[in-house]
Amino acid sequence: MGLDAAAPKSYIRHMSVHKLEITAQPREPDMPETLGFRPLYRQVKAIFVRRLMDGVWAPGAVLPSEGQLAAEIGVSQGTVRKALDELAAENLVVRRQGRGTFVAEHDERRILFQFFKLAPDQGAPRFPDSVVLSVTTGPADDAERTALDLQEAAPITRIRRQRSFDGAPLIVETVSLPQALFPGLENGPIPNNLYSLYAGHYGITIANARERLKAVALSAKDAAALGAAAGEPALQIDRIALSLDGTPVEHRLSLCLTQEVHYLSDLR
Amino acid sequence: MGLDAAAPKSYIRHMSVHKLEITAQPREPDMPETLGFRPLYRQVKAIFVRRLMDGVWAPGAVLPSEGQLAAEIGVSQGTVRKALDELAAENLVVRRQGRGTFVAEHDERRILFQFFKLAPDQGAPRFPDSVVLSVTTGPADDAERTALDLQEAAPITRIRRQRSFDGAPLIVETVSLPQALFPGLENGPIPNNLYSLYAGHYGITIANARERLKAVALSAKDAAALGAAAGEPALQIDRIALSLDGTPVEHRLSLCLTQEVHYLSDLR
DNA sequence: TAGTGGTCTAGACCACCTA
DNA sequence: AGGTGGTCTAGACCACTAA
Repeated sequence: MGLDAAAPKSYIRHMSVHKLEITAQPREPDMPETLGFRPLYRQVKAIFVRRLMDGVWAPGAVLPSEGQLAAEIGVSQGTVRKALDELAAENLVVRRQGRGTFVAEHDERRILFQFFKLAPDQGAPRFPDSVVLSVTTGPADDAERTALDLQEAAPITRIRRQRSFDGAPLIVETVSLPQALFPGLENGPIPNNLYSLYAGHYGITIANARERLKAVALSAKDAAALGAAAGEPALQIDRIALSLDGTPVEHRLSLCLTQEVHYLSDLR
Repeated sequence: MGLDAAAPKSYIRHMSVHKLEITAQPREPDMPETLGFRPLYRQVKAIFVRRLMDGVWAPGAVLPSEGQLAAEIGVSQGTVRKALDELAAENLVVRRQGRGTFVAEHDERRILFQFFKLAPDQGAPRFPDSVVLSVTTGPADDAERTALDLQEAAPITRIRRQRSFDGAPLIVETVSLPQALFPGLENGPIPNNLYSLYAGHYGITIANARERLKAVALSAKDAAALGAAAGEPALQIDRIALSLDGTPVEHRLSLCLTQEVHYLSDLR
C-alpha cells in the first residue's frame, strides 16, 4: 500500500511524518501531470476497503474512531471522514452518531433494503421462505461463463430453490457460484440468507449487484416448481452480484410470479 | 424563508450579520431540544431548491459561484458546498470543475441515465421513437387518483403513445397528467421528450420517480398497438414521477415487449 | 461525563477550464 | 491569467449514546 505522489507539495511536510510510503510514480513527460491524480481520501478509502476484504474489519465490528484512524494513517480527520462517508454511501459501512462506525452486515434488514426488490402489493416488504430443490455441480454453461467472467468449463455449484410468501410460491431461481470461490458449499446446509453465508463462511462480501429484467412465459418445468400453468407470464430477473473488488461472484436467474407482488425500482 | 434557530450559539454572532432572518421557533418544554434540529447546509439547500422551483435558476443556467453564494447567504463556502453536493447527488444540479455549477436539464442524456431503464440486449442504450396514438381528457380513475394523490374526479389529460426502436414496436404507454398542473397540454403538439416539455413550458421539474414492475399478459388492445399476440408476456411498468417538492405530477403505465430488450436495475 | 460522529468555519493550495 | 470547483487541513462546537 502507500499513498500516491499526487498529493500536493504543501502536504508533503505533513505526510513525511506518517507511516505510509510515498510511492513516487514517475510520469511520462507527454502525459498530463494530472491524469494519475487520485485524491488522498480515495487512497485512504482504498486502504479501508482492503481491510474489509482481508477481514481485518469483520462484519458487525466497530471501526476505530475517526481520530484514531486519522492519527494512524497520518491524514486529517476530515480526510478520513470523507473516505468513510463514501463507504457509508455504498452501504459497506454504517455510521451511528454517538456510537461509532460499523462494518455493514448482510442481515435481513439490509438485504430487504438493498437486494430484495420484490414487495407485496399490499403490506410491508418482507423476506420470503426458501425451499432448496437441488444442489448440483458441473462445468459453467455459456450464460454463467459470460456472467461470471470465467474460463471455459470452470466448475460451478448450482443451487435451485423455490421461495414463497406464506406458502404461496413466488420465485423459482437458480444460483450459480464458482466452486473456486465457494469450495465445499455443495456439501453443507444451504441457509435462506445466502449473502450472510458468503460473508461468514467464505469471507466474500457482496457489495452490489446488477439486475436485468424481462417478462417471459413460464416453461413447463418452472411452472411446475411454482404451481402455475406453463406459458403464464413471469418476471425474469438475471442478477450478477459483485464482491468488494468488483469481481462477479454470483449469477442468479429468478422467475417470479407477480400477481400479488411487484418489483420496486427507485429512479433517483 | 429564514434559517432555523437551531443554529449553534457560536455561529449566531456570525449569522447576525447576514441577511436571513433567524426565525425563533419556540419548543415544547417536554420535547427534546434537538428534535427540530436541521443542519445549516440543509436550510441552505432548501433555499436553493426553492430557487429551482421558482425558476430563479432555470434549467441549463449557471449558478453563482460557491463563494458568491456563501457571501450572499452569509455562511461559509464549505456549507454552500455541502448543500450543492447533495443537490448534485440528486441530479438536480451538475458540477463541472473549472466551469461552474449548472441546473440539470432533462436532455436525452439525463433521461437515458436516470429515467429510461430499458436497454437493448445488444448495443448501447438509446432513446426510442414515439408515435402519439391519442390525447384525451376526462375525470381521474381510481388508479390515477391513488397515484397522483388527487381529489375525486379531478380532470386528467391522457397521452397514449407507442414507442419503438428502428420501427420495431417496443412500448405502448398511457401518461396521465393533472390538467390543473398542465393546462392546455392536450391542445399542443406532444414532443418525444415529455420531461423537457414539463420543465420548459410548465416550469415543472421531474426530480425523481418510483417504478413498480410486473409481468403481465397483453390485452388484445395493447397487443394490437404493439403488433404482438394477445396473451403474450409483457413487462408492465407503473411509474409515479415526483416534482421538486415531492408532489406526484405524472402517472405512467407502460407495457413493454422484452424479447430484445431488458430493464436495468442497479443495486447499490 | 467521556467518547463518537456531525456540523461549521477559515484558509491554503490543486486541478481544470476559458479566454 | 483568472476564475471555478475539488481537496486538505486545523480547530471549535453540537448532537447523540452509553456507562
